[in-house]
Amino acid sequence: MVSMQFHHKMHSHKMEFRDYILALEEEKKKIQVFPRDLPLSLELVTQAIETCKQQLFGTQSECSEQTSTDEGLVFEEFIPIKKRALSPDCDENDEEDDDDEEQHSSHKMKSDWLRSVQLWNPNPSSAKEDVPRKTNVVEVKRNGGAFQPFHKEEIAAEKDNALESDKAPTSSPQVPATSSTEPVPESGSKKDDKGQRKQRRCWSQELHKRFLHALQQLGGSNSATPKQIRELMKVDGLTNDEVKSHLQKFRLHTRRSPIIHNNSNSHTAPMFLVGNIYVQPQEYAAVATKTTVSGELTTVTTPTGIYAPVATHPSSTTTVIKPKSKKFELSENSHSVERVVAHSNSPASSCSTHTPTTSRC
DNA sequence: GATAAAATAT
DNA sequence: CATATTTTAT
Repeated sequence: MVSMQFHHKMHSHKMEFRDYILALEEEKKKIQVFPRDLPLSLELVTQAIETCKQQLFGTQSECSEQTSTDEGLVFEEFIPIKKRALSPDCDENDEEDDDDEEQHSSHKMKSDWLRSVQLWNPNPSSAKEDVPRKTNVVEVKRNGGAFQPFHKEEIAAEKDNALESDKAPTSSPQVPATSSTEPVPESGSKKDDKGQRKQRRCWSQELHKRFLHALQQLGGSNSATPKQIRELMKVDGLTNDEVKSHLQKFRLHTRRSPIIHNNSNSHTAPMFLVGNIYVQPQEYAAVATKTTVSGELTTVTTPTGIYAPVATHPSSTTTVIKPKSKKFELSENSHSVERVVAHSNSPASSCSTHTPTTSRC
């Protein structure tokens, strides 16, 4: 359906489309300067352009267009990794599920009790696990608005094109859960829940995608700040802290895995194996000059903006500073009892319905 | 039981 | 805002 509309729209605004394409190409040029930092954007724009062109000129196989840079695959350095095995699961919120064949076994069980709680996850379809429903193509995204026109079109384009091709067809409803609003789940229930630990926010792919997008617009994860990111994401209900936390994780994660886009082919720059990670010569040099001191990890930033964690050499493992063993000092401190508060497993009652906090991500 | 992810605390 | 720590879910 959407595609139809989309199509229709196109015809009626051919001119605008041309302009759009031009604009996109401009964008692409800019983005291409930082392929490493904006892989996703690049991908997005490229796809959009392609789609637009197809729309404009009918199905023309113009693969020619692709001005280079494909290596875009790298994006999402961190989502994809988690393979299905673990099954991230957090779909609800925007109920990703899209992930193609995801679902499977993972769901089922959880869905049961989960379903009831699911205030968010309006999408009934997901509920039924009939896998068959691929329906991946073009899902109507009922986002609560807050979307920019261009954006929408881009995404639409993506879907149409089935961009990802192979691996993650990521289709599906993106709905960033705008409405969701996890805090204070029910109006009905007592609001006095006070203090309740916040319901975990699940960073669905869509959400993360937005996050990345924002990041890109802000010039990388190191320069972006939570607030800015949040604003750019335009996802309502999303808090600064959440973004902050996610950003933190993201940074951590990215520095740890500098993307191994080893095209099998030993590029031009062979990597060194330092400690237990690979680093490029330049980076290594940088490290050397930096003369690390701590006995732990030293991160160096490379010219490209990528971080590489470097473990100080074992050889000179000088101070073996014990990591934080602060956990328990000697029992000297009698007052350290702290919040040992019994876990209150008290529930002798057979019903094991733990986690009163219906959460789950 | 280990670990990743999110929440919360500095 | 950045990091560190703690809690929670897998």
